Amino acid sequence: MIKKEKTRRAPTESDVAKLAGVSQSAVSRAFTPGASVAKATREKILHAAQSIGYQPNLLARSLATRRSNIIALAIGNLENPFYAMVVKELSEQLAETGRHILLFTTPKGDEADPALERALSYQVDALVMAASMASIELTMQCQKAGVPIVQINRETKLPGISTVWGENQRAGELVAAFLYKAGHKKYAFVAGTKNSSISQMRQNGFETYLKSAGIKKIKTVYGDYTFEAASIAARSLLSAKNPPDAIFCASDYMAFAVIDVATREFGLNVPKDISVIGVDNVPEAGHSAYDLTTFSQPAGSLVEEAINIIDKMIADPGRRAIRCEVAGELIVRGSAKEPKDGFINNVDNKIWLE
Amino acid sequence: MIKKEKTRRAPTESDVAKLAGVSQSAVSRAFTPGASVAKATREKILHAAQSIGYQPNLLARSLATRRSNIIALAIGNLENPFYAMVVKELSEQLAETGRHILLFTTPKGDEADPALERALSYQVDALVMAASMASIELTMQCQKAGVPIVQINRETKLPGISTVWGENQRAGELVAAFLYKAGHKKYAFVAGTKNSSISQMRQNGFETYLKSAGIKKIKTVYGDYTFEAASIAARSLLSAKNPPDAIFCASDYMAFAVIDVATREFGLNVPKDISVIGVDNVPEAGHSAYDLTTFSQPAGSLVEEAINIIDKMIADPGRRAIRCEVAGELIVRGSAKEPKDGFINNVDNKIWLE
DNA sequence: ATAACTATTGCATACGCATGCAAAAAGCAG
DNA sequence: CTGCTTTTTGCATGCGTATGCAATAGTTAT
Repeated sequence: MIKKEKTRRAPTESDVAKLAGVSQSAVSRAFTPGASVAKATREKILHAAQSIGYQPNLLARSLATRRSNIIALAIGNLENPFYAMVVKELSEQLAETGRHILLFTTPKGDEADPALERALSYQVDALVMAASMASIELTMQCQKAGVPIVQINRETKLPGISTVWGENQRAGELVAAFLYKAGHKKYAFVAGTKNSSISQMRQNGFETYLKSAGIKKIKTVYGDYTFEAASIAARSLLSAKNPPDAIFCASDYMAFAVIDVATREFGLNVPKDISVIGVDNVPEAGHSAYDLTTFSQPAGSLVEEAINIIDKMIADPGRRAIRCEVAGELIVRGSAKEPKDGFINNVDNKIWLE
Repeated sequence: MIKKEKTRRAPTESDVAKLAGVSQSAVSRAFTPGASVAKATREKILHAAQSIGYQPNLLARSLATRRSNIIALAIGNLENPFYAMVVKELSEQLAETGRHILLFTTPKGDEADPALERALSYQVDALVMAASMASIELTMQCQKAGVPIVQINRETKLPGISTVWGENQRAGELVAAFLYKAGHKKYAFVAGTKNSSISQMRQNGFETYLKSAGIKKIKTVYGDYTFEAASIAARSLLSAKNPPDAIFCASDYMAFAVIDVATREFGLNVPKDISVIGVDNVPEAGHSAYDLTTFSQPAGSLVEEAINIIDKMIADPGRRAIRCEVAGELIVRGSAKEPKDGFINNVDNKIWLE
C-alpha cells in the first residue's frame, strides 16, 4: 500500500505559539532581533519551532514590515562575462546582509520597463540596472514609490538616478597614451552602442589624447557590445584601404571578437601586425588564448559601491542621487605592443601629454 | 523653497475602490482574469486604477493565493558561460508566463543549503538547481513543503528530485569514436569534480568506447569545472613522460584552460600536436580563438524541459520525480583532428565499434 | 406581472507576521 | 510587605489581496 505523504501546510507562528504555550506575538518577537522577550521564553519558543520545523514566511514578513529584502536586478547582455561577474558579485555581496536578487533579464536593446514595472509590484527595496535602461516614466514611478535606482556602468541625463561607473575618460586616455608611445599611427575605436555614454566617454578620452598628440584620423565603428556586431565592425575596419594598426574596444568582449576576426580572417598577428586593447578585464582576458591588454573595471568594487548607495538611499529616502567613480588600471598583457621606454600606469592625466 | 515630494504610500485596491465607488473586492476581481465582474464595472475600475497609478502588490497577492510566481535558482559557477546561459534562458522563458527568478549563488563547492532554506522561506513555487547541490534534509524539507526541485545537469541518488540532463554517455562515446577514428593513441580525460556523476557518465562513455576498441590506458585528472584547476590538471597531464595527444574535457570551459596551457606553456599546436574536445558548446567555443570541437548541450532546451517539469509537478504535487534527457550533437570545429573517412554524427551507438 | 434564474456585488474573513498599547509580572528600594 | 520602576506578555489591529457566501440587481420565461 502506498503511503501518501500529504503536503501539509507549513507551520506558522501560531502553531509554534500553541506548542510553546505562548501567544503568536511572542513567537514573532522571538524571531525579531531587537525585540523584547525573556531569554527563557525565547529559548522555549526556538525549541518548539525547531521541533516542528517552523520557518518564517518571508512574504508575510515583508508585507507587514514593508521591507522585502529583495533587490531587483535588471540586466542585459548576460553573455558578456563582465555582467555575469556583476550578477555573481551582487548576489554574493547582498547575501551577506540577507538580501537577494530578483532577476530581470532585458532582451537586447529593449528598454527594461515592462519587466521593471513587475519588479516594483514585488515591492523590491531597490533596483539595480546593468546594461539596461529605464524610461523617464518608470524612473519617476520609482521615485514616487521611494524605490532607489542605481545604475551600474551607465550614464543617463535623468536626475534622481544614482550611478556607479569606472574611469571611462581616463581609460581612453591611458590606452591612447599606451598605444601612441608604442609607436602606432593608425587608430580605430570600436564603440558600444550609439547612445552609450560610457562608450562615448571612453572614446572621448581616447580621441582627446590622440588629437592633442597630433593624430587627426580616428575611425569609429559600432560593435553594439555584442560579439557578432563587433565582428562585423572589425571586418569593415580591417578590409578598408588603409586599415588601423591599433584598435581600442569599448569592452573586452568586443575586443575578443576583433582579435578573432583579425587573426582568423585577415591572418594578422596580434600584437605584431595589430594591437588590440579592451576595457573590463574579464577573466577571459587573462586566458592565454586572448592575453588581452585591457583597462580594468573591477566588478566587485562597482557592486560594493552600488550597495553602499542603496543603503544610503534607503536610510535617507529624501536624499539626492549619488554618483560614484571606481578606479581601474591598465592591465598590460600581450595583445598590444608596449612602449619601449616603459609606461607608468598610475599617473596624472596630464603627464603623458608632454 | 524646496518642495518636498513626500514618499507617499503606494495606492491600494481600497484606494481604487473608493475612487471608483465600488468595494475592494470588486477591484480585486477586476484584476483577476477569470473573476465575475460586469464589463462596465471592470472598465470603471481599470480607469480609476490607471488614474492614480495603482499597481497590484504581488507580495500580498502571493500571501493570499499561496502562489508567489517566484522560482528559486541556485547556481554555482556563474563564471562558466554555460551557466550564464542557463540563467538567461531560464529568466527569459519564465518571464513568458509572468514568473521570475530569485537568485541564489552558491559559493564554489559549498552546498546550497543555507541559501535554499531562505528560498523556501520566500515561498518560492519551485527550485531549480544548476551546478550546486542540496542535502537530503533540505530535499525532504522541500518535499514536505510541496516545492518541486529540478536539477539541471546534475544527477543524484536522492529520490524525488527531478532532473534534466544532456546525453552524457553518448557524448563520451561519440567523442571517443571521433578521436579514435582520427588516429589518436594516447588519451586523457579531464573530469569535473570527483563526485560529479555527469562527469562520470561522460567518462564512462569515453572509456567504454575506447576500451572496446582496445585502448587500455586512459589517464584521468580532475579539473573541478574551474579554469584554474583545469589548468593545473593540464600541466600535470602534459608534463608527464608520455603525454596524451587527445584530451576530452568534461566542459568547454575546462577545455579552454587545457588549450591555453598546451599552446602557451607547452608550445603545442592544436590540433596538430594535440586534439582537445569539450562538452557544452558555449558561445566562446565558436570563437576562432578556441574554435573548439565539442559535444553540445543546448541550454535553451534543458531549461525548457526543466520548466515543463516544474509545471507538471505543480499541477500534480503527488507525482513522482521526472527525469529527462535532452539530445545534443557533436559540433566539429578545429580543435581536434578529424577522421579521414568522414564521421557520421547522428548514428546509433554501436555502429562505430565495428 | 410574477416566478425562477443568473450575473454582480459587498461583507466578512483569511493569508502569516509585526507592533503599539495596556495589562501582568518581575525586580527593587525603602 | 508596600509602592514604584522595568521587563515581559498578550490583545488587537494592520499590511494588501483573494474568495466563500449571502444579498442584490438584472434577465428571461411563463
